[in-house]
Amino acid sequence: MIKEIKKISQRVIPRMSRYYRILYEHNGKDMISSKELSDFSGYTAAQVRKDFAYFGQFGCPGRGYNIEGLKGSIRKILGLDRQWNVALIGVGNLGIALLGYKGFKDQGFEITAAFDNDPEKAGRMIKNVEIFSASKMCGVMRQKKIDMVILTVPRESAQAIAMEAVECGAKAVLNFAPINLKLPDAIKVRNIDMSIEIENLSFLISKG
Amino acid sequence: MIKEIKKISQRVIPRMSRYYRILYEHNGKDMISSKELSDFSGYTAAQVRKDFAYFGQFGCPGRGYNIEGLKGSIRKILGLDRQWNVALIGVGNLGIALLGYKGFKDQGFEITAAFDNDPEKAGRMIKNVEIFSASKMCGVMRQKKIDMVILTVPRESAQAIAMEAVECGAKAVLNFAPINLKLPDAIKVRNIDMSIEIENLSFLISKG
DNA sequence: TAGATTGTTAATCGATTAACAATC
DNA sequence: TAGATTGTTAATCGATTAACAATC
Repeated sequence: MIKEIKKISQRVIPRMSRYYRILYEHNGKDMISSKELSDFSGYTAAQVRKDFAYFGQFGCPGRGYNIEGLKGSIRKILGLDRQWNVALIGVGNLGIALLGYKGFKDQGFEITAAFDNDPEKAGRMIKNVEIFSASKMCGVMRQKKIDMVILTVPRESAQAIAMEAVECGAKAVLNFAPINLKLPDAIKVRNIDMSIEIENLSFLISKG
Repeated sequence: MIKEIKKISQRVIPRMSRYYRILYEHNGKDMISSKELSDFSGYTAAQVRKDFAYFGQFGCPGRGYNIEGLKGSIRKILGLDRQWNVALIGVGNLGIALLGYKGFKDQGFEITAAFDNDPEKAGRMIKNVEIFSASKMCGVMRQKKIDMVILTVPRESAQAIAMEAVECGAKAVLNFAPINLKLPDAIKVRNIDMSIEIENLSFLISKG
């Protein structure tokens, strides 16, 4: 039922995640229409249908989409039908907060190791995650079969550490450092830059 | 020198923030070319020049852009030439980490109050920020002339609390709750949804 | 001057929206 | 059946890239 992928706009994936969340808020209901998904998501109904159409036919003309079925389909599409082993690198304020972030764990992203170059931190457990010395990175990452890393280190060290993580087997990086990482093409990167977002707000409100 | 704004693509502002950061990494140098900015940012040189052209003429043919001058211009464009008073709502793990986040303070975003509906927290100082009971929100926000709020509350309460913050004078919301907030048109909103970003990575690596 | 690089226009590319036949 | 709503095609809209005259 899930069509093999033609050319997917890079922007549909975040929307799929959004729809998936909305479906979870409708447990118990049977069907949902693109119009309803539009109301909850803020995207147009045409966009909703187009987005789903990239992956297959999930709806029923005249009736809408079966919520349980669609949830399952999106779960498969996004790769949420399995556990992902995640390591967090950089156990500072933000890193610690993310160690306990429910939004990751709930969707199968399990942080099974964390690294910091402060020897004080190595050996401790924080939010139930063991902290290792950065020097142990490769061994631990391979042993724990880490798929992806969350990078919460200072900007200055981000590039070198990201590269090291890749050499230790990471296939994707969720990067919180405000820098454009240069990594091999096969490595997937998403950036979260909180300053950029807040600066967008100051731009918007200061131009009136 | 800063042109009054025709129709700015919504995507140029985050790029302007990015350029601004890069300029800061080149203190001491005199000029920088769109080609160099391209190398550091990952955007094309044509894109760099086009982005700047939305706001005016900042460069010098044959020589590039004066770093100090450009820095100042972007600072004005983004509204970073003043202090912004920010309140944080929802003093959980993530909220506490953001109270101490340097990336905000360094650019003039000063978190001058935080709110939580846990009465245990009210009255405490965390990372040098006073925590108030959520019931005091309007009084404190008006007294401290809060411009924008950072919203780190659970999804279920986000909509109601965001609306309350707007009624208390907030003109912009940096929203970490995984929900599409419905607020008056004049209110600016940016969403940071960390689960969406990590799900994007699992999509990318699971389709190979 | 020759070489470098801007600012801008035109061409291309990609994403969103509108419209509607098909179908439940 | 009549009403609702999908999936898809075509039309529109917007953003990026290429190209180059202007200029330092």
